[in-house]
Amino acid sequence: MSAEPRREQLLNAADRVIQRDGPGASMNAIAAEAGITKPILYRHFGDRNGLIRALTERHTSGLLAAVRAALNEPLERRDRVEHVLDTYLAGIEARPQVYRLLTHPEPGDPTGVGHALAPALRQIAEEITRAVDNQVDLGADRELLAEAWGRGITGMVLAAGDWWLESRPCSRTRMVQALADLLWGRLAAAGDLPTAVLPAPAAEPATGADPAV
Amino acid sequence: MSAEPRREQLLNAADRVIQRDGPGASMNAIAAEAGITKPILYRHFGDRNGLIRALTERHTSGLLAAVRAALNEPLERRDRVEHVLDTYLAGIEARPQVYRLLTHPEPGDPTGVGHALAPALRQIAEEITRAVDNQVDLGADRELLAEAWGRGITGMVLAAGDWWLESRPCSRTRMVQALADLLWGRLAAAGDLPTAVLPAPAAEPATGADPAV
DNA sequence: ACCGGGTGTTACCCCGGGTAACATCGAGGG
DNA sequence: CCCTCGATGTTACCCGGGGTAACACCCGGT
Repeated sequence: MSAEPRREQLLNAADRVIQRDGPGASMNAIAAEAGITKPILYRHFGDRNGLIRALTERHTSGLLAAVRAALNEPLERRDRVEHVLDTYLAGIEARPQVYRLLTHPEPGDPTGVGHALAPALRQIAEEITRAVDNQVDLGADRELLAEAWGRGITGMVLAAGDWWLESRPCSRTRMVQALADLLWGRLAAAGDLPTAVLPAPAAEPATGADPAV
Repeated sequence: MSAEPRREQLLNAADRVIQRDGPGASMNAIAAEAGITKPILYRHFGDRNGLIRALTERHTSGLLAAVRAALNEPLERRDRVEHVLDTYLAGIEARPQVYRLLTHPEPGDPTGVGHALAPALRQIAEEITRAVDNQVDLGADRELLAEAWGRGITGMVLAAGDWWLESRPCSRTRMVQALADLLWGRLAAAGDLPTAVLPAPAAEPATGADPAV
């Protein structure tokens, strides 16, 4: 066995361990699971990030392809949006490990900015940007809006999907509707509630007077 | 100096180091900056998470209060939304350190689910949920929608704000407009583009036929 | 029979979080 | 005046994880 098949079975082992121990699994543990020792892992993947990257790629390529396909489905726009949302949620629902890798790729040394979206999610954001840019007539601000929305929608679905996966408050279908409704301006269309703005929620006393932060 | 003032100056030191070295700063470095050694830090904060939590709290309480106040401003709904968005973006723009702590609190051992939003952001999400629930008439699905939207909007602003902060594609005002437009259903209202759906983006060959992932 | 290269090993380095055990200093009581 | 006690600080260490150097082994080719 030269290179490729070996790599595969190492990735399989890593997969098992990460599924068991979470994304913080140690290289020692992975090597042990594979029945070998650390240096071999390092020979194959360079460093830990290399391993994680390979794993991520393997797992997310399917999801990414599915989302991309959904974005190009010949449907009414609302239906297409729902289809994309459903595709994503179905993907993370079916394989929580994928989800883990998607959202917790490398707890390394990020400077803190530009890392809110993990690499895999950034690819999804780019797909959405491209789709919006190609399919929707947004006038002069086209580019800016498409990029901002691509990121924004991805982040929205990430956070909402994370919550949904954690606490399962409703069926997938309803969740898709809830998010599509948000994207569809239902926040703008809904009426005011009569008991609108109460004086204060009685929390800390008068901290609200500091808009400088 | 009994406890409180000491704590304060330790936090100040930690602040300086994290501002300089990023959120991955070591306890050794922080202790050195404070002119003392590790065990003292541990006596005061228990463990690293304790320190980070204290720091986070100190920094985010202002932002959180500001967002909360903005959510209760007596304005038209669209104006209120813009005001909240602007408040958040202004906050992270003014103090990048706050932003770092906000989004990179503890690269610890999370199991991977339920951690897409850092604690501080979860508080913001709860504020939004409460505000939506109190102010908007959403019918029977009220609770579900408010919660899903709270998380979703927070994630959206996180991801979009992260991108904006990183690459500064436009003024803050325009960014606020772009996000408010998204929330306002402009995606639904815009027209189709003539050259809508091309056959295929000519990437990998025919991976789109696998909807199982 | 010998050599070279891929596969594997042991044993180590460095660094970071966390802690045990000792030093020191100031305040209060005999 | 000295002695003890508790707080504050220190040194020196443990543990575990990423990463690597150096050596052992096995096997096909000449």
